[in-house]
This record gives sequence, structure tokens and C-alpha cells, in this order.
Amino acid sequence: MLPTSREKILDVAEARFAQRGYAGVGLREVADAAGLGKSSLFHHFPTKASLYGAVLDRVIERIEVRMQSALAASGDPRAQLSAAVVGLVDTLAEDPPAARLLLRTVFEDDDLSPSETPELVAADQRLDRLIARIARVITAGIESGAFRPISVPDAIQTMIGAIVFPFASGEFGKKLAGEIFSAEAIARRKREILTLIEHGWMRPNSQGEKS
Amino acid sequence: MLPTSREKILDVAEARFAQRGYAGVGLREVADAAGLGKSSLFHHFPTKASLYGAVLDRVIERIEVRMQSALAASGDPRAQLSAAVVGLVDTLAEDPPAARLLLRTVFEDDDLSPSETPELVAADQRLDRLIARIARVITAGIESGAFRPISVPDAIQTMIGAIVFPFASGEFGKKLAGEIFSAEAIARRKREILTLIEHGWMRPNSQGEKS
DNA sequence: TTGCCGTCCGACCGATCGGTCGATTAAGGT
DNA sequence: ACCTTAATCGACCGATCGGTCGGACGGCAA
Repeated sequence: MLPTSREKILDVAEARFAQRGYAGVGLREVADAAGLGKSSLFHHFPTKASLYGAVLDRVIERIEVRMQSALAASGDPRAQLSAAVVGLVDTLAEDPPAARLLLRTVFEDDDLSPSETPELVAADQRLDRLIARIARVITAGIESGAFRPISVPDAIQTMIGAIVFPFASGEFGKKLAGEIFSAEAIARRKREILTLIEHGWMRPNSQGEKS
Repeated sequence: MLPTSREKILDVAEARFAQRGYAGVGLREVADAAGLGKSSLFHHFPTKASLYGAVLDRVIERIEVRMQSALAASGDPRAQLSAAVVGLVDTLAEDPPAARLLLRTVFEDDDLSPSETPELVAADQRLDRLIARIARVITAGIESGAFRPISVPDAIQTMIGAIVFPFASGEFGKKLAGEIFSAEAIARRKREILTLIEHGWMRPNSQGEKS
């Protein structure tokens, strides 16, 4: 119930970085929102980039946990991919700043990619592992004949855009389709993605699957 | 061959804003890259937000022109939607900073959405009109029975993410799928999106269409 | 020649940026 | 009682931020 200062800092920093971006957030603002002096931030994180890296790593770790358990729960590539998508959507829905933070990070390759910050390389490796696992599932699905012979990297790019962007679209998405993080909107998004995968990637034959 | 100062400023500002974001770009940097003093920027644009708005409006206008001519060229919702997608991809491919600028703008609703900047409201209205046109095409497709009864706003969100994000993914996308703006990569993305729409949104019957 | 005007510039403004430093607490181990 | 260590703070640093101001330059109409 009472979080440590470090966790409090990470929480407010995640929200702020997602909302205004790396360059747009001042450490003063983060410190104030965390109820600390600005100097205290540097006791927990040596630099601003390190703080950002820690925030990012925590977000990716949450996704990793969910998707790994989803992938481990079933052997069939079809069911694995669906479970992974559902897990990703659930994680993004439970942590509203996460989606925007992830996409923003992809765009910050100028200020952050030199990456002498250990937290950032850790987050990077974590994400690489995750993507590699998904790629393996899709490849297995293609080889087994369950999926069409699609381009795996392109399919992953498509999925990231189609799944993550809507949860990051904020006011734009709200104006377009109403409250993004309502239970109905989340359910609609799951259905949207799952049917897209089902008809777009999977072979039409042997449609009914069993656990 | 010799662009006016205003156009030169817009060109370099578009690249910079796309790369580093609104808050991450200093006007000094833009002025230097344009071969001007910083004060000269304020002769052409009254504020930084106004410059950003002008850049954004120009990008959206390019997309609007392409998609409007694509939509006007054919009456069938199926062909219209496909042509619009191809037009969007082509525009994004010809103007590499555009995709990242568009997505970044969606995320900047804090610093930019109050929108007392006329260029920004112009860009907003332009985008609204464009989205409304696409929505009408999809709705027509559903009513004619050519498309499945999908949720139009969710479908649009999906398409924006799936089409725009890959072209905005920079180093991340490059690591995943190689050079993003190569002719082959662009062709792959068109195919990816078109087959996704064909199988995911359109009804399977009467597959062969004619002009 | 005179005067206007679009364009550009250097110098300057207050504010904020990320980051450093030294001092001050309180807790714990011995 | 003493020392260490973690945690916090206010004051301060040089640099950069968006934006203002007054003037300089050059073309053009009278």
C-alpha cells in the first residue's frame, strides 16, 4: 500500500514520459509529482536516461511475464499466437501509459539508442527475446501449414502497429472510437485483432481447433 | 531547384520534428540547418507551434491529395479502399519523415491540442475530413455486403497502426525487417495490408472483381 | 534621391534544463 | 557511545530554451 520512493518515482515517470516524451519531461516535474526534491532523483537514478531506461524495462518486463505464461500454456501455434495477443492486449489495458511509452521509445532512437545506459540495453535485450519468441511461433505455424506463408518480420510490424497504436492514441482515439480503456473497447480490440489474424494469416481449412 | 526560405524551413523542420519530436527540437537547430539566423524563423512563423502546425498541415495535405484522387478513380468500395491504402503507402514512402511525424503528433495532445494555433486546427480539420471519407467508404462496403459487419472506428484505428507505424519505426523496424523505404519493403507492405483487408474485412464470396 | 518594405541578423531576456555539491537527518550494527 | 550508510534537501552551475527588439541590407516605386 505504501510504495518505496523508487517505485513512486517510476510510477510518475512512466505516466509523464508516456504523455510528454523524453525531451518533454523535466526531472523537476517528476520529482514534484513524486513528492521529492529534484536532487533525490539522482540518488536513485544516476541520469535522466537511466530513469527512462528503468521505466521502460519495467513495462517490457510486465509484457514479457504475461506473454511467456500465455505461450507456455499451449503447444499449438494457432492457440499460442492468440493467447499471446490476448496477453499483450490485457497488459496494455491494465497499464494505460505503457502503449504510448513503447511507441515513443521506438521513435527516440536519436536521443536514446547510443545506449551506454545499462537499463536501456537490458530493456532492449528483453524486447529482442520477446520478439524472437513470437517469431518462432509464427514460423512454426507456417511450417506446420496452419498459417499462410507470410513474411514474419512484416507480420510482426503489422501486429505491433495494429495492437499497440490504438492504446496509445489518446485523445485522437477517443474522438474516433470513444473511451479507449473501457472494458467494451478492450474486448472490441481483442476481437478485431483475433479475427484479423484468423482470416488474414491462418489457413481457412480445419477451422475448429481444440485445446 | 532553389526553394524559398519558407519551404526550406518547412523541409528541415519536418525532418527534425519527426526525428526528435516537438519538445526535442530547438529553433536554433532548425534555423542553422536552413542556413538562417534564429530570428529569421519568427519572420515566417510567429511561434514554434505555428511552425509545427504548418509542417503537419503540409504533410496531411499531401496525403489528402493522393487519397482523394485514389478514391475518385473508382466507385466500388472494395477497389476504393484498396486504392486509398495504396495511395497512403505511396505517400508515406515518398516522404520518409511523414509517418513518424503523424504518429508523434497523435501523442503530443498535451503540448499541442489546446490548439489556438490556426495551422494546427487547419491540419486537424483536414485529417477529420479524410478520416470521414474513409469511414464512408467502409460503411458503404458493409451496407453493400462486400465487407463483414466490422466496427468502422476500430477498423480505422487498426489500419492507421498497421500502415503508418512500420514506416515510422526507424531503427527498430530496420533491425527487424531491413531497410524500410526500399522498393521491395514498400511492395511487401502493400501486399501485407491488402491481403489483410481482403481476408480480414471482405466477404469471401465473389472474390474476383472487375474495374 | 528618397522612402518604403520584405528579409535577415546579432544581442539580449527570463525561464528552465540536467546535473553537482555539501550538509542534514534517521536508522542500524558494533 | 560511535561509525556507517541510505535518503533527502536547498543552493548552485553552465547551457539551452522560445521569444523580443532594433537595426542593417537590398530591391523597387515615386
